[in-house]
Amino acid sequence: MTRILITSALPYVAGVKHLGNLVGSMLPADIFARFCRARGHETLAICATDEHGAPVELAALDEGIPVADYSAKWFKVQKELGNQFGLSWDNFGRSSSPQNQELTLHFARALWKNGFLELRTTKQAYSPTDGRFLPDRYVIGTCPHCGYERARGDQCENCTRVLDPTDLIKPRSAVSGAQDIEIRDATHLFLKQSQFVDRLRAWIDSHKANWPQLVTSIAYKWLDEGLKDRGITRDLEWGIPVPDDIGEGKLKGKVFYVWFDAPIEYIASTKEWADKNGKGDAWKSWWYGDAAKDVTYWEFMGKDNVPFHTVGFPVTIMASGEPWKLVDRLKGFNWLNYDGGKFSTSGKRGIFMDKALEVAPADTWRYYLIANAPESADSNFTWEQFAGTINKDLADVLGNFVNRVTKFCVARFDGKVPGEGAYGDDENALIAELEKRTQQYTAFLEAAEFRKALGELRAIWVAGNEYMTRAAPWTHIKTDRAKAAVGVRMGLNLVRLFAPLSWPVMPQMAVKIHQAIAPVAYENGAIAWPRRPMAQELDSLKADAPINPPDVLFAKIDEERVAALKLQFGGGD
RNA sequence: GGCACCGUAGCUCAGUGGUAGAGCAGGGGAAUCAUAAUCCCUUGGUCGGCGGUUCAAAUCCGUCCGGUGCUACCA
Repeated sequence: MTRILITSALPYVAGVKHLGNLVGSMLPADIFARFCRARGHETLAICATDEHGAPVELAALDEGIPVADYSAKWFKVQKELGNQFGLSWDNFGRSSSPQNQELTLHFARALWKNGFLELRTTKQAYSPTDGRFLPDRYVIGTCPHCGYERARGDQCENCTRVLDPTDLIKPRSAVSGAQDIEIRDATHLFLKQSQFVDRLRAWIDSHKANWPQLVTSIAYKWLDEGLKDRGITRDLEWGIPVPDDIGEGKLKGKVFYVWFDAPIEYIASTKEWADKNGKGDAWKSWWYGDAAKDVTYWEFMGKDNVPFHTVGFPVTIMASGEPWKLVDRLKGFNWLNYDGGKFSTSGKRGIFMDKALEVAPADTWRYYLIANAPESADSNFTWEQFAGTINKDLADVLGNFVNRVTKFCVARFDGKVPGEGAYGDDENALIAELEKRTQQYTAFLEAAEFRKALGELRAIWVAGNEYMTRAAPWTHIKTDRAKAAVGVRMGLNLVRLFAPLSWPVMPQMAVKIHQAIAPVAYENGAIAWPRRPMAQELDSLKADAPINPPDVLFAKIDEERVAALKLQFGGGD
């Protein structure tokens, strides 16, 4: 049996994620996971909230609640929203879990023992008023180059020049505005990434053919520029504390850098899954040694995450000297833009997961987003495009097909699958076409080529409408009842076929569609992928079985509604 | 500043050396089972500009213009 391990980039815990976050990692990971389950593969889909780092700590400070409570609150929100979007994780964990604490320390100790960590002292901005070290970008001041007064310590947003906090005129804390910025010595652990350049390059070379160009291009860029050693500790409260046995006891009060512990949470979340379900060491068989040899590991992420998954995390694993699994297939995505500009969490620009569900059901978002996924380049969301896609593809092509077939069956064949007549040339031509298209669709999904896959899925629905036009049972019913029966029977079989093919993308709608024709028989929680020859798939309904025409499956979004949505969500500026 | 990616029909995008493609939108027709849905036909592009390599360039090279991202202490 093939085993498929799937992780999607961990959403940062602060706040509700926008649709750009969703389409770049969690949604494609889920569609791929559902597809794998439907085909009968043993599949494990893992995600979690990424909870550490300065932004969470500061956001909690801002709200005046303990950071642990803040994180717990948003973890719950994100998990709930994920469920509402039909994200079928086997486990949605937390990078602050005890399991991750334990594994992060395990890796850190292995790296320390193997001599790949070293202590270095760096100069860092410190604010006595805030009582904390400030990351470069949390120091703001006047840009020495252009005079912009709100330049950040890492870069001036106005003139785009790269800066150092010490370059700023009148530096102050972005947290409190305090001007007592000092430069203090800070001792941190550095991971000797530079020693892994050759191994990383060889490893990436070996995956070149399988990874999107976007991914290898980003990975090579980091290697070509000369990989620098990276600090993996921070002066923060919230995080995984560095123990005394690492760093000669010189790192008291420091925590591991969020990007050190976050990818390890992929493994830890798998352990959380095993612990919750009483599966003991089963988690290890997905990740470690010979037991995991038959596992194909897929990662899904936006392009901003690629360096950490092609360089940072692999170095951690290589440096551990232990046989942990490295990623096999890495699917990276570009950005989804909102009406020509960026989605922005801080700027509250765009559409967020909670608001999206007030506009349209999860399945319609899933379809639209993945059909227009930013695979080869950034892609652009507009309300017109969204409404057009929902109205045409889902309401007219798919939804209306289900309605026209089932209602005609009720009107003329008593709502039962008609058994008269035999398939002829039209039916055989359709069977041949769908055999080919289903194979294509399957191949695109196997390769995680989502835009192409969805184009094929749509073409399959269209083929159904084309067939109905040729079969025209509404004409034949007047003169040749058996001939009309053949058209209706094939139409009903088509509806039944559309259910499993649509299920990975639109799980709720697929169930409704399936139930219109027959009760759903789940296999491991999935609607099984078609496995028989198409001639059998399309002749599988028993004569006289009753059907249940559904109500309107997909509501249309009219022009007035589009105008209202544009007003409500802004954009187009 | 450096580097990377992108610029193809009104819109969203395929297409990486061999006579420009899809979906939507627009136009014409057919059908009337259905959420006025569907089906057929069709208009439309000097493939960002310029220069080069080649028998042949959207595709390779150079350069310029425009957009986006990264630039390692945001994640």
